[in-house]
Amino acid sequence: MKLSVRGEYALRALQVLAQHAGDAVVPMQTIATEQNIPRRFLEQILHGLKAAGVVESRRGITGGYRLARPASEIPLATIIRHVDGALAPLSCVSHQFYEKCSCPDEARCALRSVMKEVRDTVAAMMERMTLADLVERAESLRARPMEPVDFVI
Amino acid sequence: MKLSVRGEYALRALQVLAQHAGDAVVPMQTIATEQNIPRRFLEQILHGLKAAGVVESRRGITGGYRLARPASEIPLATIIRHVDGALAPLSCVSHQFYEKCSCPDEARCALRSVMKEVRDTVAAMMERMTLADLVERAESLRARPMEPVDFVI
DNA sequence: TAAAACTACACCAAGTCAATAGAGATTTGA
DNA sequence: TCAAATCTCTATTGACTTGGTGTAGTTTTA
Repeated sequence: MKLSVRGEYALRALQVLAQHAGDAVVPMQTIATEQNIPRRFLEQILHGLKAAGVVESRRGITGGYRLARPASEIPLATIIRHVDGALAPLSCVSHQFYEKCSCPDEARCALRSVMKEVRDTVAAMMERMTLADLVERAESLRARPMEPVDFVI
Repeated sequence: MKLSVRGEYALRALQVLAQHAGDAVVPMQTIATEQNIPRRFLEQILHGLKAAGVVESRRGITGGYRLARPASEIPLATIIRHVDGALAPLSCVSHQFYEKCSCPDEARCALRSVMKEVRDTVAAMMERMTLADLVERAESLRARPMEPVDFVI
């Protein structure tokens, strides 16, 4: 049920791009440093996201990456699907990555029925949440004072 | 975000045991045949579930497996955690399999905050749903007539 | 024209996954 | 007692995935 490191890096990198929404482009090195992601690995990931149409790039010394659309129009679901594939716990309940499973009658498979609910719930959450929400949340977390528990010795 | 085949087999196998709740034990071969699971692979899985205290076994020619507790007291979460590990998309939001992640300040990590909500939602669903519910659902699906869409040529 | 950035593709080590193998230990019925 | 059917335990295997490097470019601008 886990996100891969690749998926996590992708989300973190895109959060950075969303935060620098004003700038023309953000150089890859900036993202790598800010999020502590191996530069060459990040390269691969961003390259993939460009092929997927999520980001745009500019080459040369003033080059870098930026979001291809406003952050508010890029749901986390889109990113995860491009990098890690299905959101569903079983591929037989996935919409975008459906694969027939081994049970004789999908329509009457209890496990499938349960996992479909899980998929629908997770997918709804991930579709609703966009990169803009991620930035907004980062800001409100930054503003918020330390949790009381953190003051305990 | 996927369940492994191992996890799927475990859930299917335990559903069978829950369905045969009256019987003393169910031989492994019966489960393997009923759910089309490779016998030797199932062996490993059930062995693990026994070590985890989920099932009990009996050896010899009249041997087999049965649930160690009533089906209504075995949530799907327990099984998945034993077989596949964390339910959380990031290990830094896992309760049972927590691992520190690379970000500098967990308390203010936006991604972590979002993924924590996903984890809590999924965990709640999986905790609430037990093997007894799975059996019940299987019965209601068996009773239900074909979906209208299935009649379309 | 050199530096800094992106592009493209190949490669690799380590680990995981799904499954199989083999040699037992138990239990019961004949 | 013995044979058959079952669980027990540990190893191993082959394919694939994951996370990450390497090398050799191309593009752009100071």
